[in-house]
Amino acid sequence: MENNSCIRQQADIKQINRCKDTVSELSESFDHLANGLSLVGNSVRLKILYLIFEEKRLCVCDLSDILGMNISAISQHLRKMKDRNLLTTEREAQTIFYSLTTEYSTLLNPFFEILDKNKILATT
Amino acid sequence: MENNSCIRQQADIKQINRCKDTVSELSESFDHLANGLSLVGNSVRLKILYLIFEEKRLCVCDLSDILGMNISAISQHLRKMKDRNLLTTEREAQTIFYSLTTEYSTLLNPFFEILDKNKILATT
DNA sequence: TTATTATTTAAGCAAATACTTAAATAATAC
DNA sequence: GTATTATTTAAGTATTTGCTTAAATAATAA
Repeated sequence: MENNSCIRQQADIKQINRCKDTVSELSESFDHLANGLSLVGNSVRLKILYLIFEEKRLCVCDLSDILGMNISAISQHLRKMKDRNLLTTEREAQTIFYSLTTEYSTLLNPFFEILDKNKILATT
Repeated sequence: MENNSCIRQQADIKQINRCKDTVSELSESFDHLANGLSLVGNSVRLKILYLIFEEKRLCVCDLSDILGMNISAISQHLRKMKDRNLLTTEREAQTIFYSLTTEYSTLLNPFFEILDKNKILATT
């Protein structure tokens, strides 16, 4: 697994060890955060999140129509994001509406703002 | 490609069309942003970014040692992030140091802060 | 109860991603 | 010049991810 040459001659051993400690301390945090960000780092899911952010709530069917994609495909994306607590659902008869959880709404806001700015640029 | 049933009876056509417009207007923005976020949404790369953020600059060799991973694997991660302008390099003799670009340093700061907080919790 | 509408889930396949190995490039030391 | 150190790149493999199809669940309407 580990091989190759290196460990450079003038490596700062203190620094290396400090970094190793950080990595082992935060190991789970890194995994958890990366997993959350990987959900947002997909253009279909990013679109879904932004649309829900703008429209407050949407159902699978709406999103399927808007994005021109299979309902099943959208449903599977929504599931992943619900599992990771980016989205919540509320049922209204047969329709299930998805909306952003407040926590992720705040966290993702800087990115939505970037998109908002681009939107202004695109329309003018 | 598109099939299935749906388009719910009481769908808000205006809303659907407004959303379709947004998606087509921002299509490239979505792709670009999602691509950037997908880079951060990988635990190895997130670790690399956070370590470089903390230590200001690191070389492949250091990172390989810290993360217990193949130099080649790290190098390929660094390349991707350099290509997408998350990282810059400066050469010092045979060693190439990677550091964060200011733009992404700002953008990623909220996430680094989350990790910082967890670090305090982990050590106390 | 059966039919319809809205949605989810499971299985399979295809494309993308991450890591390994080995070879290539590049700067310094001898 | 050759040898060494630091790094990148290319090719192959294996795992993961996203989408398709088909079947399952769940609420409402007839």
